[in-house]
Amino acid sequence: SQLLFASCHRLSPPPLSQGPVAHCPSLPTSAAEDDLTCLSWLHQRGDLLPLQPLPKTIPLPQLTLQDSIPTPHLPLCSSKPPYSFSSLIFMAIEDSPEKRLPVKGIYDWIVNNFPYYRAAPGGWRNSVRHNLSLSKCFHRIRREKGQTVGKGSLWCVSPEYRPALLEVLRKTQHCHSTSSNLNSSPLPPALPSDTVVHLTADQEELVSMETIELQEVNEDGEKDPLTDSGYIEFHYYQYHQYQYLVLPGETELDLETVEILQLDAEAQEAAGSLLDLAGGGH
DNA sequence: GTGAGCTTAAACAATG
DNA sequence: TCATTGTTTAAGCTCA
Repeated sequence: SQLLFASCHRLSPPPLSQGPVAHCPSLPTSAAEDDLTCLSWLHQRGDLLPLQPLPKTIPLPQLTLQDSIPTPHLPLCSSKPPYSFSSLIFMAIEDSPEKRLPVKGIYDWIVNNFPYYRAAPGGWRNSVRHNLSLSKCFHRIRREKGQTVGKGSLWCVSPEYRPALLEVLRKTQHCHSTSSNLNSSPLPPALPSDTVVHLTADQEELVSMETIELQEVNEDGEKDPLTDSGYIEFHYYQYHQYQYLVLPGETELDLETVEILQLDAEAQEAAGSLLDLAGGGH
């Protein structure tokens, strides 16, 4: 099962451009992110897809709120992803620069992005190949004669089936997020409603979602760079990655409100990205 | 109950 | 020869 936690830090403000904080994909900064083929939204959905391959070691998170926050249980082994093999293959291919991958590349992408398959028996690879062969959604491109690296063909998505694959993905995500709100949620557990957080930075700044790769804590117990920030880290842990909701300002916010803001931001990003992907004129 | 879709397993051929 | 890739068949499961 996926074990999650939430925590809240009282910190001092950092330059947001500094440190390991990734840019927010909901605020496109490049043409690539406007591309309808971009599936970067998946990375924002920390409950669905991690941003980076998993580290081999699992550092303990820093918890500075002294009470009410239970010691987290780390997800040493994640549950099976909600996606069908067709969806996994689709995401893998779409996530590649040239929108085509060899079978090995698809394996690698799945293993890197879904830790479940890292430890799963090898039968899933057979299923991947089975899907590639059987599904009309994918077709094979024979490598050019001059290409000697690797064997086998490159696989790509059949354009006519792309909308259907997107729809399946959208439905999967919707079902996943809906069920997540009801049970075995990948989102943070409820925090004490009477907990009040004092924010210290500019109130006028927009609430934003930030994604940050899990930071190692060294032997001296040094904290990650954000620890010295003045921002609230409201984050949860999924697939070895934290999702942060950064809330500058001096307003007092109860954590229930913070949680709602976080959920809303996630929902908007996911919905907006999917509409973009589907060409819905979002 | 039924069919579609999916997963899993297995066998086998082709290929590097 | 061996591992990987690709194809095909079959059985079982879930769900509408």
